Amino acid sequence: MVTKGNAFDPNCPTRTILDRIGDKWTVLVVLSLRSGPLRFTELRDGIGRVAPKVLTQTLRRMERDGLITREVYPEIPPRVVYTLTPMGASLIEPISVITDWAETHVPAITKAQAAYDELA
Amino acid sequence: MVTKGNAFDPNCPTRTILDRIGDKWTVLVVLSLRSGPLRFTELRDGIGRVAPKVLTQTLRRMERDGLITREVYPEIPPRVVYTLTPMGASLIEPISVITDWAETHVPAITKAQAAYDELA
DNA sequence: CCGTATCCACTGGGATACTG
DNA sequence: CAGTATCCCAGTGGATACGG
Repeated sequence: MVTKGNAFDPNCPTRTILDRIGDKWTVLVVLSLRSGPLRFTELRDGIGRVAPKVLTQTLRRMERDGLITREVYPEIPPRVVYTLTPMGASLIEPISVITDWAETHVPAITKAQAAYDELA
Repeated sequence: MVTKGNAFDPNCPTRTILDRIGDKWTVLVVLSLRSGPLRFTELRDGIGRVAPKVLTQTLRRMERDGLITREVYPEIPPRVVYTLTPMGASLIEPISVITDWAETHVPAITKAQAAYDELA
């Protein structure tokens, strides 16, 4: 374990990753693709209420980051398939750690919130 | 491994946690407090450029979630000390997983971005 | 089918000044 | 010292309509 980078530096790339993980749609895309490639509409329908613009933004950014690949089949009608890259798939693990933590502590958090609000 | 909750539900509490972890200031507060309690100004100075309003918002929310405690000593001048709760401290682990992942993959991501931008 | 093009509304960070 | 009170502003998500 070296110097641990510096998450306090706004320009630290680690910060960018944190933002990605915290991004609602990015996480949902990763989870959606973990069981196999999907098309745009399939992602859209699976994720739920998401504007196409926003989904496209998310997918483009993830593609740029190397988390997913985007394959276009110039058929009619067109077909576009999104697939997790190995790096993208490796995100499932950290995400699981977070969700596990969340599920474990949600009751305590809910309770803490209730207690806090009680004093208001 | 049970039903895994449902991160796709916007009302799922897990989503809230994800947002917290993705929150820039929340993460920095946790990391700042990991070596011991700090006062408001100490946090402020350690974190860097953060508006007092924003820091207060963050701290209040974390207190409400049960991640930190806020102790006020009615002295003159006043003294307020923030401390990680056990639950707050338990966040360090998941955060480390993320930052480790980030540090590991940052080079690949940077490279992917460069390659992507190359085609523009 | 897979997006792009617009437009809107609003959240929420940031800077600054001020108070108990 | 530890915030609160304002004001500002940009970015971003969302809805809708349309194009290749």
